[in-house]
Amino acid sequence: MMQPSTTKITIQTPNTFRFAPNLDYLNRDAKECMHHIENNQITKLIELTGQTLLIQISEATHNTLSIQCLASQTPITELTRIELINYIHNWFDINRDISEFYALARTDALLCQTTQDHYGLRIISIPDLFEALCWGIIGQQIDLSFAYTLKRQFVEKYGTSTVYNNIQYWTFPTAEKIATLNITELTAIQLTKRKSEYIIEIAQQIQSGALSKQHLQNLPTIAHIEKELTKIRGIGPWTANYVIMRCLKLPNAFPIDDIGLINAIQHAQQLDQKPTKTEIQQLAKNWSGWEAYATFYLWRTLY
DNA sequence: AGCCAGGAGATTT
DNA sequence: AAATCTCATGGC
Repeated sequence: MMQPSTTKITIQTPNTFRFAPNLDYLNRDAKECMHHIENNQITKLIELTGQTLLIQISEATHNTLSIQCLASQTPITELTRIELINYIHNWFDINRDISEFYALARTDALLCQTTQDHYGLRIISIPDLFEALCWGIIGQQIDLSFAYTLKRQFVEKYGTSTVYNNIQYWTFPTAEKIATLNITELTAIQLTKRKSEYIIEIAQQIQSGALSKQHLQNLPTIAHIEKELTKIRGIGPWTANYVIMRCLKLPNAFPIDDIGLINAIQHAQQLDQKPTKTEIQQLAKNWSGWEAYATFYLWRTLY
């Protein structure tokens, strides 16, 4: 019997990167359907250069990640190999020098502890713009648990999957597919009428080329990107900044209205009431340029 | 049962 | 034009 062909790739990580806290982050919710974690290995189905790849990521040595392609029918091309390395670097934000963030966190009352507790954590990105936007919209106004349920229903109805060793792996539904749906098809999986409208409209804009990651990335400042995104129905300041943080990866994105951020600050400072926006802006002065990282690390205090 | 959550759209200032 | 209401919806 033929062995499935595999390709193994090794990636070096900097000293300010650790595999464990990133693994913990990805493992934070059992209902997550976009990857699978078992035995300290992350397995995920991704699309790259037209190929569907099932990749498995583990820590080889202290500063080395090992990436394996499972179950590929044919050996991956050199181009795909390069794209895969890029994908991993981008996904885990490996190339970013976060020493400046750690330096400011050392003297920051809110960040000091969590940056120690989760030392080596990076903002894990959502590379696909459509996925990031959908996840933002799905997550509006509801608790995380229900948001994961909705995402799973959406993915399992409209995504594609591959089964490997009796585990089913999913890719996120494409804009192309969702652009053709009726609202009733999405309200059927418990999305609200409004959210269904937003998601279909966004899928259509992505499919037509009116909205793309490339276009947003070419805009000169975060303010321009935010303005462009909030023109779109369903995207307000919170969603725009969430997407700028998770997909476009600007470290100064700041979803300041985020209830998780508000709760994390309230809890850390033992406040009787939730901090106001002005109070959060005051605290965030010390995070200048690193608001997204500060937010991401503060979210980790909630678990 | 009533509160909560981002955003749109309307209304008021 | 900016601040303030109201609406829709499901989970807890």
